[in-house]
Amino acid sequence: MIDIRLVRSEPEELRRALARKGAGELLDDLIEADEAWRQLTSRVDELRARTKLKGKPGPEELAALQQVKVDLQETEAALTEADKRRAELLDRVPNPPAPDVPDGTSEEDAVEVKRVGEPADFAFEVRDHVELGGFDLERGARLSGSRFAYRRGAIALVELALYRFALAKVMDHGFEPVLPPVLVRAEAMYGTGFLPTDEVNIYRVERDDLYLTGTSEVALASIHQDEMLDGRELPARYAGYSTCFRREAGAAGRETRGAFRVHQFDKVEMFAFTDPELSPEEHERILSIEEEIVQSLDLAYRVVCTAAGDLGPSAAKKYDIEAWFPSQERYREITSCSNTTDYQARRLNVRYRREDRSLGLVHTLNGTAMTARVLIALVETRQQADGSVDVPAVLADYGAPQTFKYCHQRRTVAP
RNA sequence: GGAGGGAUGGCAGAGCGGACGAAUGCGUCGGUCUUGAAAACCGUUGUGUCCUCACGGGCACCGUGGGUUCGAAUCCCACUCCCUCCGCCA
Repeated sequence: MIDIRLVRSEPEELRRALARKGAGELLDDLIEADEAWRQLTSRVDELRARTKLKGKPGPEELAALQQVKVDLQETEAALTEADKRRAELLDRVPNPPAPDVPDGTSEEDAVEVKRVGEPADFAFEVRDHVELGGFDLERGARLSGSRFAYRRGAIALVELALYRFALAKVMDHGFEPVLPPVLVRAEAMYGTGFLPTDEVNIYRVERDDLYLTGTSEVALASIHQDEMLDGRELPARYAGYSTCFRREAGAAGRETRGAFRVHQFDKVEMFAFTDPELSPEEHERILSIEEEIVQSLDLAYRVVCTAAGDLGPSAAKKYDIEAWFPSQERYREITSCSNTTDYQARRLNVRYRREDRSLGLVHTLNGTAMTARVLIALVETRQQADGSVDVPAVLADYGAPQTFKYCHQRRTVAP
């Protein structure tokens, strides 16, 4: 949610920023709805003030009060309507982009910030992760439909090692490990900005009116809902490991091969609550932790800053790390980190007490420490001529084999 | 799944339908005392929203949503969550 006071005090400036996200008209509607709401509010307040009295009323007074009651009912009904319209708009207006975010509306408009490492040069024909083995997609599809994958054997161990490795890394940087619920109430989805805008991409369990989270960001942001944090204890940093569920509604037919885009994957997510002044600094810090992790796995990557119009509703600014995928011969997103400023904090009502006892909204930030996509980049990057894969030594401590090769045994016999 | 009990300020915990935004304790912050601190004592201390340049004022908020009433923390209904017991299951 944006700051309604800013809407009233700086409408032109805010409109320019929101127009970059394509939400200029939405703001105009909000301004109008807010004005109507304010007028009705003061009328209701005035009527209510008249009903206040000390002790019992006399008979004449009572008659007057009964009339006030009728007027109040009418005005309150109008206010309820006005409030509903205003709240709906307030729910939909996105967080304005930060000034240093590039213009544009699509992935192609992102600005490259830096490029690290050289894409591997293979002297043999490159296999993709499906050909290298361990991803059982046919059986995944038979079980659950397309975009579901079993990971089997060595791959399962490497993947788990990646999560455990990333968790250890972020713990070194002060993040508390958290295993969060993945089934949450609508409130948490609204609070984090996934509802109402992103509704089509969310799995819903209708019978119990719960939603499956597409990232542990939802549960981590909500960890301090309605709380007042001690300013001296900020930043509060959490690292969630969870399975993530996404309907991928807009992506029908796209990238159907392999496990690159699936409905269910696992992720280690960093999440921070900070003093508002320090969130840009924390954002850079989270990015640098992501880079540290990617670098320690020897992946070639680049960092891009997402264009304003391509940002989600909550994000004011977002960096993605894109790793080189040898089979696709291009850089693809493997991590993403956003500064959501006070947008989620206002919706979730997460505040902090300053030294001078005053209260303020915190800023929240999130970033990917590890996902299954890293596993794909890793196996493709470290494949050998014979189809085996050389696993980075840093993962050995976390249970990964040093090397592995799949022989495509299907454990079935001819009919 | 069944039977009870509960939800009030940062926390704990009182609260006859009107004087209750709400006792009290702890905590907070300020002060006295002290070389300094602790203890003690005195004082202070909710949040949101609207109007106002400001001083200040109005309104709302006692789990959530409805209802009764001129008037609800208080009475009624529904829901959510927590606790205890019983049953069932991992």
